[in-house]
Amino acid sequence: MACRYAPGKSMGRRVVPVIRPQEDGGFGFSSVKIGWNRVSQPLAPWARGSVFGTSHRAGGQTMGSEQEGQLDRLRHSTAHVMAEAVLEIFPEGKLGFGPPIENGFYYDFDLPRSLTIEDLAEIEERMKRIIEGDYPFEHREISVEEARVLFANQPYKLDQIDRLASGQEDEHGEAGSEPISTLSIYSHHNFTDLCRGPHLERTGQIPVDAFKLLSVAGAYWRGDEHQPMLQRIYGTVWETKEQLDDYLWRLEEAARRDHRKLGRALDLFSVQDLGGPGLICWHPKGARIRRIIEEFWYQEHERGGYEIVYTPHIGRAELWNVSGHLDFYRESMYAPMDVEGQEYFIKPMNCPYQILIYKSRRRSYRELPLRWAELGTVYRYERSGVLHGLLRVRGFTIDDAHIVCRPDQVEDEILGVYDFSLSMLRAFGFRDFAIYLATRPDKFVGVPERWDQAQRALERALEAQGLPYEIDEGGGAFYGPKIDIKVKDALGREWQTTTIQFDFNLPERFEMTYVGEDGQEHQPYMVHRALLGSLERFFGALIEHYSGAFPVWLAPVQVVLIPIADRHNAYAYEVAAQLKAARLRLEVNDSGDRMQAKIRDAQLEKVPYMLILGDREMETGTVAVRLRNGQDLGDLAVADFVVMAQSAIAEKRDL
RNA sequence: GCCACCCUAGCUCAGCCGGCAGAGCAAGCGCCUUGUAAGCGCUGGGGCGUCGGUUCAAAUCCGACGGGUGGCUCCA
Repeated sequence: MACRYAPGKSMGRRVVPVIRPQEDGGFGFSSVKIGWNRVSQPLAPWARGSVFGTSHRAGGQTMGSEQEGQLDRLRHSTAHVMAEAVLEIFPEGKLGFGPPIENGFYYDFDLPRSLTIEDLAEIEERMKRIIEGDYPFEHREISVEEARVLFANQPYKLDQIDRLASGQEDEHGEAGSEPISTLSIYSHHNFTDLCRGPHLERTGQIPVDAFKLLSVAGAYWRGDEHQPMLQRIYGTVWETKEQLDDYLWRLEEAARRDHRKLGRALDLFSVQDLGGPGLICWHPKGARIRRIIEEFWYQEHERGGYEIVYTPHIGRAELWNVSGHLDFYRESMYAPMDVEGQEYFIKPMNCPYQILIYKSRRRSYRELPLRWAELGTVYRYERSGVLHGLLRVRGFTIDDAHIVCRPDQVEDEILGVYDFSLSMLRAFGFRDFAIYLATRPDKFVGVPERWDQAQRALERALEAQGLPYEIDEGGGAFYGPKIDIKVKDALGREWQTTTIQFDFNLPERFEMTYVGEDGQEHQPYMVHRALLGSLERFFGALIEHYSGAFPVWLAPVQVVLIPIADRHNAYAYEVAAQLKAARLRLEVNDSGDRMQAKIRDAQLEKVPYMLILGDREMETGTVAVRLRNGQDLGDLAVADFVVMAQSAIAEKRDL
């Protein structure tokens, strides 16, 4: 009960800098927290509540396998031991919740002072002593009255007791119905907690060398920003030291892949103080990658039956009134600017303007479906605390498209978008996907019946394809339900990319119509979709997925020519000209460095191919090919190398 | 926005309990002309995020603001 799984999201934290959430790709309509969120088996300290948390919230032990249940028990028990250690130091400390989470656990406290990293070391020491004391965990059922007495000095526990006793919440943290009369408590040594359990039998079953406290962070009581902020200590614990080390290594690996770090190291992008937070500057090498993505994107969209459009970046207030943005989205929009006495807003979404194009003339049912795509840059005000690298920004480009169709076409269109999305994502090297159906949020427009109808349409589309998916309750956009697709990267983390959103709000607000076969006017259906999400976030995902070592077709520099001595420079330029003619992106390193240093530099820049040019190559007209994976392919004729590189590009291979 | 922490040369980072700033890498220059992850030397470069306090004296203490990091909340 008390220490049931966290109400909100919960995340592991780590010593090393890591990733985290970002704005969702969609039309911005975020909702899904990605970023660190990318849960999943392999890694995923960053496992969060939201969608993934469902199994947790659903009851704690429902993690599936027996082993996971056992790990949960271990983590939950370790959280209790930590709480005791904290109370030893702060006898007046107040307890919040302390659940197990993906890869670890946390416990929230209200303490007289802020914790420091140094405190963690002392808490760990005390935890070790409690573990070595091998105290038994004892379970008891007590009445609500007894509990109120027992936790008289624990206001948060009393709060929880009240909620349970009044039936506001059940012991699994779900909205309850039946008031509860008995409560479950667990004790060990000098610590007792209101808790559903289960726990280990004894503290001694916690491996002393396999746990670690990772960080301290603020967290609102019950995840409600109107409630007091508690101090949350994140920790991790495993069954063996090897598992702990492995986990810590994964955290470090994630830190090594951090797109912000790689973005600077590889000179891909930056965020400038003087310009403003959350606003991305794409450096030449990052921009090269972006252009490759964009060119591929345009090409695929044209093949996929889309027309390309462009729309303005700002629009009069009335446009956003009609669209409903000023009613539903204003807090996320930049303040208006006055132009000749008229208010203009920077666009937070592309859809209204696309609708204006639609409305520029009468439309016939024969024209539908219309599929209009645009790489539309939007700006949204995001609270400062949520900004993060490329993942959550204030200005970004959505690979947007809007499909206007007849009701009888909508399912096919959604299916089409779904397939299109997967093929697009696969092209960029993503193989595993997680699919979510996001339903009606608290704040929504339209009538519930239409929402239900739309959700059923999306469900049917999903089911027609036989794709496994999860429900993201309340995660829909204000104007309609949606399907979200997240890709899993090389570390198993999930990144929000595709969003396919049903919209029956805008067609109505803008009074969109088409003339049907019957000569009457009908209201069309509209689907918004973004496949990559936003170019910024997608780029961030790509960087981390590839750890900066992009496949040849995306690599900003595909080949570095390395003349061994000055006398080989001329030959290098000659080869460079040939490669350039073959449209390869290359650089000649004609600096005074030794070959070794040149190779090292190219390695650090993660350039796929290094061509070493010395006397031997010059004489035979060849190039010595070294791959960035360290492999030495020996001398190849220039033409052969070109064929090799071009095939890697054509097939979008790594090398 | 909230809690905590951080902000020293382009980058990574040292500068303990206050006394007028250092290293490595990078950069520029020079020597070497070199076969698969760093050849050697020299030189330039910051006044310690900004503003304001405390002090005889602050990069080192306090405060505000800005930016960042980890979470929380939010995310049409």
